Amino acid sequence: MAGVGKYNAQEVENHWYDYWMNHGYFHSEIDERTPYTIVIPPPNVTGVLHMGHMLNNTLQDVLIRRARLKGFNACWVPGTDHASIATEAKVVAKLKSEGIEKSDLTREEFLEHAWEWTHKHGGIILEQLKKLGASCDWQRTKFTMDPDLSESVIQVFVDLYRKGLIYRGYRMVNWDPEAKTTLSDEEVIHQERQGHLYYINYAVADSKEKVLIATTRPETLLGDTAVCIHPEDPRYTHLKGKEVIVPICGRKVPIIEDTYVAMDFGTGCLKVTPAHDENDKVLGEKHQLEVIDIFNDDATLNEQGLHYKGQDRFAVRKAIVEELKTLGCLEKVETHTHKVGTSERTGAVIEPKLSDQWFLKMKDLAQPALDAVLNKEVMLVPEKFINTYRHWMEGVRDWNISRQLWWGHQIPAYYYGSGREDFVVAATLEEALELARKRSGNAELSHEDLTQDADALDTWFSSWLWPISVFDGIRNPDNPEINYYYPTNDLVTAPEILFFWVARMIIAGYEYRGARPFENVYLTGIVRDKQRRKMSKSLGNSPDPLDLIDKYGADGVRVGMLLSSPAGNDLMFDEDLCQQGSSFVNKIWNAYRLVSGWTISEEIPQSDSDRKAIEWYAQKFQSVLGEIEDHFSKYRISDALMATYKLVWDDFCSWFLEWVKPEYGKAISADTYAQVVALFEANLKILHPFVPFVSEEIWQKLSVRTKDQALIIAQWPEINAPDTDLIQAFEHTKEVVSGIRTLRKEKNISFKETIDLTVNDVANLGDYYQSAVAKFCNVAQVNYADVAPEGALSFRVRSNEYYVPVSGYVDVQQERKKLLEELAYTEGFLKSVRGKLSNARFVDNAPEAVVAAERQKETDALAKINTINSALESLG
RNA sequence: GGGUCAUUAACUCAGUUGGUUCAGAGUGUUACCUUGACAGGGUAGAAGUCACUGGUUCGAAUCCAGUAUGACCCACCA
Repeated sequence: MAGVGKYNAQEVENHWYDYWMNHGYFHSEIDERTPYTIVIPPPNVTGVLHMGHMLNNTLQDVLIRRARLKGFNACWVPGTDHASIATEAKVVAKLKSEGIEKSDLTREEFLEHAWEWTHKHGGIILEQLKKLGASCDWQRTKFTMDPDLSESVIQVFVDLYRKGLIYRGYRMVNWDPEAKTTLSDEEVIHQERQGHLYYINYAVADSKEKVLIATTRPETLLGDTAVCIHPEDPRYTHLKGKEVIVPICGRKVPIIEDTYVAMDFGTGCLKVTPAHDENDKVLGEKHQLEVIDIFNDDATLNEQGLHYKGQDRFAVRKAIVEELKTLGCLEKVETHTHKVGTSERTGAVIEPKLSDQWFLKMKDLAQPALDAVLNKEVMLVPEKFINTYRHWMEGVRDWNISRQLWWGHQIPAYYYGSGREDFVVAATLEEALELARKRSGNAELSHEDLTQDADALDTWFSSWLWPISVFDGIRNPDNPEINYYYPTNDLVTAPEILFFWVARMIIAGYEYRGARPFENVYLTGIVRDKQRRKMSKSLGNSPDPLDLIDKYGADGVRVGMLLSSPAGNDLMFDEDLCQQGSSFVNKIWNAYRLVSGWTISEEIPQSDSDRKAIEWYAQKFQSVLGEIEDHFSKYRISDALMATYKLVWDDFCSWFLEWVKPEYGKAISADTYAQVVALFEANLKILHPFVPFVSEEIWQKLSVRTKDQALIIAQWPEINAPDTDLIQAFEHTKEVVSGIRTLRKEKNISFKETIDLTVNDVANLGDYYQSAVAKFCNVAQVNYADVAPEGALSFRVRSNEYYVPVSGYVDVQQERKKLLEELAYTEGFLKSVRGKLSNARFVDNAPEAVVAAERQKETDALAKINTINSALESLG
């Protein structure tokens, strides 16, 4: 056997990826075919591939390759996201390590560093995706800060502003003191923390009385501007209208009354700090309280912090508690668990802060996007996410879209005066100037008089346009590409960004295209380790995907990822799965090695046995193909893979190839060979989405192909209804084979010893699969007999009795025992069936088919009892 | 505090509208086989009180109620 050696994944994978790239198979242009489009969830431009990406992109590649084979014009648009806050944080850290502070730089200087960083690290992740086999249309690679995409973002901002949906407001926002920027509500993670509830006495002005207040944040008392009680709280009636003295700063503040206060929590008396708490702010507005901000942007205290000025909030908390103790104001301290908001990006504890920010009104925009999901115009897979989605959309709040960052799209608002409203919003400076002149009535205004808003837009304000902007559908809403590729078909992403991204894309889709951005959203789970911990860099429990690919091959890793990834459920990743994947690849490869080693002869006519094997496998293939289609239609990708896996491993390799395999040293009929190869090729087609490399390799080795005949662009097998009778008949044969194998094993009859087989009913085994029995079990002859031959081993398949007359192996006692056991079981079964059938309520209520099935069982059981009795008799 | 989902073999999961001999798969495991594709192989086997308790039904892993455990999402009680 010449030539074909062990499989070398690395070599094969590099070779075929280059080949696919060089021949442009991944590239899509508009043509007469129906498009099938996926836009990649753009990873952070400077990110590196992690297991989540791996899962995500493997799924997308499976879908896109399958679509390509099914004759769609498959287009998978890759790209990256500028990831405003994440990237800026990395650049700031990098500069810091070089001794440069961001505050020392101008915006332009900083952006230069950021671009340099982006060019250096950007796109690494896309190169990594290529190792995985991702068949993205790389010519279409986009970046959210490409000039055209940036223009689209600005255009949308201006448009929404003019529609009155974007506004500037002085609001309580989530402040990340580490990144020194605001965050949207979605970027705040609430974590349960063990804290304390401090009970502090405030002195009542002009009296000896004290009032006890409970708080988790004693340091904010420096910003207190009132104390609030419930108007109907009998404990505090005498305090109405009085004032109290805030400890340490000695500020005299009013006691106000509001039903907002819960009488049953703490002491029923609340300190009000309008600058540092959302609810207090509401109270402050209602009661016209003074607002005293005590923090700097980095959450150290400002001059309002008195002698604590310049110190960090948490240090101050400790110090203030000590001071209160010294002053005798601290009554007691209780432990208290409560939820603390932290930054999704930096982990810093969020500080509620009042400031001027830009907001997008969401309520009206969200309505069509909510309807679309509820009426399944956009399908969420799995459907359980529909509820989550609805809940969020119904309660959606205005979106804070401004960030105090430099890396990103700068807000196109221009200030021309000192008033709060002295600004205009425009896509270009020229346009802004014109508008500013008009608004101010000052025709003398020049460029120098305009100052652009310093803030950048939230990253998601650009990615929510992604499915549209990658086809330039914002700037040129009528261009052929957007009309052809949009709406896209499937989106594959993580549920974590359902609100951040998916919901907002749907909103943008209806607002800017009047149509859904995609038909289906496949939400993957989180990749976890064996201990169910989320895989993360910080835990160090995440294998490097590229190491895995080195070790198991990309095909092996793809199979490993897909073997256990039901939509929306977490994936318990175990490296053994990749091992299983690579074993599968090896199995496919060895099937090829076998076939390639055969000597082909034109002289040999096709045997009856070969013909039957081919007939059977063709039908079996059809039957499994149908299952695979069904699984894909329900996005059950693991199941589709497992069906393919079993078809190839068990049916194709273990049954079919063993069946047609010529005896050692003999040649195979040329006709048979050609048909075996054709069936092998059909297998390769359905394998290709899962294991693109090994399938292409074998495909190209089975015969010489031109570039138009590559597997990647082959035609998916035609789907026909299988002949189920034929498949059933062979299932019966398999059981007979299995029965004989068991007998051989029990009686220790060597496979080399030829045996005969006697059947009591021709109908089921028939002569059709005699050849299979002969081939698999070394059976020389099959005979038919109505009654059991004397002194034979026996077994039963369904209602048939099979006998193997082998002298010297039959232990009469043991045979009898076995038969009696089987008889007892069958009689017991018959009894239970008859029990059901004699139950009038069952016969009356159960569907006809079910009753008929029971009657059939009864008949079968009776027949079986007869054959067993006959066998017992023959034993004597 | 509100909500969603899960709980089936040692592990990871199927089990479609309740109905084939009171549950299947892959992996793992056990025994045996294996110098002609593959030990990353083959054959055969063992392994489950379908979380628990009730209920509906002729019949429940499947439907209903409750309990327990776990996961996730949302939420401004100091």
